[in-house]
Amino acid sequence: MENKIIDSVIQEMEQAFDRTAKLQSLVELVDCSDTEKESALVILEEILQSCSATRSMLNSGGAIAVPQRNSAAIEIASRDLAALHVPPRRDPRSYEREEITATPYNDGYQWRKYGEKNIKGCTFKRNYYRCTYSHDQRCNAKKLVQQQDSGAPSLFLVVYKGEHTCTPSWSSTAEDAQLMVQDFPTSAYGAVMQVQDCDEQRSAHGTAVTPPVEPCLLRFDSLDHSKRLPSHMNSMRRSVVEGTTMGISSSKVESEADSMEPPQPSLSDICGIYFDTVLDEVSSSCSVGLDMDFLDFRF
DNA sequence: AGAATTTGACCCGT
DNA sequence: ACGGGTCAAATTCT
Repeated sequence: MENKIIDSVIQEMEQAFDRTAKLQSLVELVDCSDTEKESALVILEEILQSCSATRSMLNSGGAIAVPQRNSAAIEIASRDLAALHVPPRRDPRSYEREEITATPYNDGYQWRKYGEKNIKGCTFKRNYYRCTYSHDQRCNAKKLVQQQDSGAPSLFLVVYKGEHTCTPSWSSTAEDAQLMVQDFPTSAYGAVMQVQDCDEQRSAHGTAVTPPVEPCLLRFDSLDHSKRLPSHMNSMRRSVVEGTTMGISSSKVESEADSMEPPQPSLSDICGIYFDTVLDEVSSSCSVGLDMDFLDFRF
């Protein structure tokens, strides 16, 4: 049982490694400044090193470190850990995780800033946030955001402390979700796209995951954005909703910008998208920011 | 007017 | 004493 799980993890790591290598070759072709390209390649190199290290540890039967992330992937990882009889970390006060992201504000929760500090040796101030519902629902989740000194586009270290005990945002109303999404600044990598429900195809998709997966129709607001999608699709974590069908065909992807045909993501590329906001009650369409965080690809 | 942010002061651990 | 985290009054925003 354990070997089977470890084999699956190794397989996932191999895929992550391959996809990162592909992304690395794509980055080299992207038309951007040398500084930006160098920063991206440094990060990609670090990811590849992490993949290699993890693979080596798994192959040698070493300790398994599963990063805690706010996504369905965590649920999958948590289940696997449970199968390995590893006691989960349950004290909300001791919960802590870090991540580097270009979009530190778009994590699906609402935060209230309560302080900022100049940190010795850092160019940028460190900002402190607590959950908006820290008082109403006695939620003790906090996070701090620290913009990194180097790197273009801007990267932020985000440290989460304490788990949310409040009602998560993806169980809020569709109107709330739409407003929230519109308030977020678009990622430096991101695009703004139109997302529409495809009610008639909803019955086609299978396994439910949390947050709920909803079939959708992607429509790009510019050709430039649509061009960037396929490569990002290749790099996203498809295993998040493995076995789930989005009920969407690539023929429905269309450009509104001009008559040129955008590159068409394949159906397999589309599979794996999930939403952490509820779109059930969106009558026609809503604009969303596309977060290109490599491991947490989400809307 | 209430909510959210800003910012100097305070507290605590090292 | 210093650095980092939090508090709370003042200020700004909606």
